[in-house]
Amino acid sequence: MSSGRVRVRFAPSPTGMFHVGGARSALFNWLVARGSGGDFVLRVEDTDASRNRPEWTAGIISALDWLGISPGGYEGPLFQSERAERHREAAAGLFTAGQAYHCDCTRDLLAERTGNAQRGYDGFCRDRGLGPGPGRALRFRTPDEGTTVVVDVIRGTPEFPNDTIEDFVIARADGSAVFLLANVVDDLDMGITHVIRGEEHLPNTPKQQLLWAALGATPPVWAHVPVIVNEKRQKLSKRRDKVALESYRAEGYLSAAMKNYLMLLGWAPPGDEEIVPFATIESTFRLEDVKPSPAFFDEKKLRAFNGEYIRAMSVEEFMAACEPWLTPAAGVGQGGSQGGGEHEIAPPPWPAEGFSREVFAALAPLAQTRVSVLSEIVPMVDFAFLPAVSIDEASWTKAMKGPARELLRDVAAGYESVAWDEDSLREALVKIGEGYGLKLGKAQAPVRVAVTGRGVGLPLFESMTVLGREKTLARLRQAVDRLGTAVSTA
RNA sequence: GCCCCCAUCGUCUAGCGGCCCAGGACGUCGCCCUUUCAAGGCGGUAGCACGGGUUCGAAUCCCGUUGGGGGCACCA
Repeated sequence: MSSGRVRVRFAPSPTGMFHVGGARSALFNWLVARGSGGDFVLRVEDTDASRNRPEWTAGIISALDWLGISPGGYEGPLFQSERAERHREAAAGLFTAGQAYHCDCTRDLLAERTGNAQRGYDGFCRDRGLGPGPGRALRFRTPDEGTTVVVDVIRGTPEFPNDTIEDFVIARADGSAVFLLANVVDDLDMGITHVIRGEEHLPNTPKQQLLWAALGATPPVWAHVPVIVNEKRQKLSKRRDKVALESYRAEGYLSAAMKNYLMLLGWAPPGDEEIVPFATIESTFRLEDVKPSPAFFDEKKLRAFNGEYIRAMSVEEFMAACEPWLTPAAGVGQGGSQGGGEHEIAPPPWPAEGFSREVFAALAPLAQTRVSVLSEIVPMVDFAFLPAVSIDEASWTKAMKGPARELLRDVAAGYESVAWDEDSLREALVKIGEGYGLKLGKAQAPVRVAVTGRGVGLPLFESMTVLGREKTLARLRQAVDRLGTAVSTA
């Protein structure tokens, strides 16, 4: 097994989505393994058979792959469920060694004795000499005196008085081991040297450390990374927060940006630069430098980072990155996650035939500085691919004021013969606008809404150049018609 | 209730006894640029939770207070 060589593990339980906190833990583990030339083991903790599906595992592998932790680069996946026998043996061994005892106390009984509340187990069955049997769980006998000191790379040496550590359950009545034990047995058997996991596991650590000792082994190096919290400073939860890595991916967050941002939660690269290549992170990351305090997951900052990463791409890279959001086929079947539609890339609103790569190529450079997440590309270019403009009503009412109808009528007329290039289109509009006492900033508004359907978007004249004279004129006339039949301007 | 953890701008952080009347980033505000919106440029705003120590000297060390958080399942 291990002899000086670092071995870390990432041990997620399959839940159907990949938590951003898990992503960060995986990254930390990965970095430690890479930085020391050690091993990274993926172990799926699927002990709870009740909620567990094979696809979930595919989702985990896919998410890790997206983060740059690819199959082949690590050991596994190993499945905890496949080691159930080994776990039972360990539990039985602890029993025969007199370090664990059977207990038939029900929750209600315990509550009655201890005065309900959450008090932990009172040790009632310690000396009853019960053997295994139905309804009898196996509890580990914890010491009554002394202190268990946990040595943690990023939190120092938390001390737990042993008399506050209850005799906890290590195996269910059916003999199967629970997390606390299974986790330790696996880490031990797999030669794990560093356990790097979320802070929520810190209270479990003294118990597990006792187990390591009872099993006759030396505990690993512990490192409990701070939790990631929401704006209310609570641990990010699946229930109330957006925690699925897949949903960020579906929105168009770049893996590189996500990794970079995640690493900044609790750690910072040396120097003043926050946006740094992953290679730099790999060469400078040290577990000892991780801050022990919780960090807020600030999506605004993530967005800003993502925007920077997008702008740093070449146009070709940008176009390729947008592909999944532009063509229906490419958007399907991403990742291994299923079910939740918000974890999938939404198909574009236009028919496949409507899309033109040439047109997109012309628009892409204009869009690149305007999107923070890739999915934003869709509403930005849809006017060019949709057979008919879809008008945003709020933009319409805001723009179609004053002499909008007359202005649009004049523009439609003028654009029939003007040379179809940006400068000519602009000059023509400037001139027409002047006739109504409108500067270009004002005059372009109704035209923009008529042609693109929205009040904000890509540069107008470039957009029209790409759209072509026919479609542009049709949309302008359509707007004029609508204004003519609607409320008269007064 | 019990155990444990945490504490620098709104947020993420740099700082590990003098280099700090605290630096960067996101946000925010203002200006410039400008066909909308962005992007870009320039500038501003804002912080060492509080109280005691230790020390010639504390954001940095110690103690306490307060405030947050995590955990207390025959879940993981």
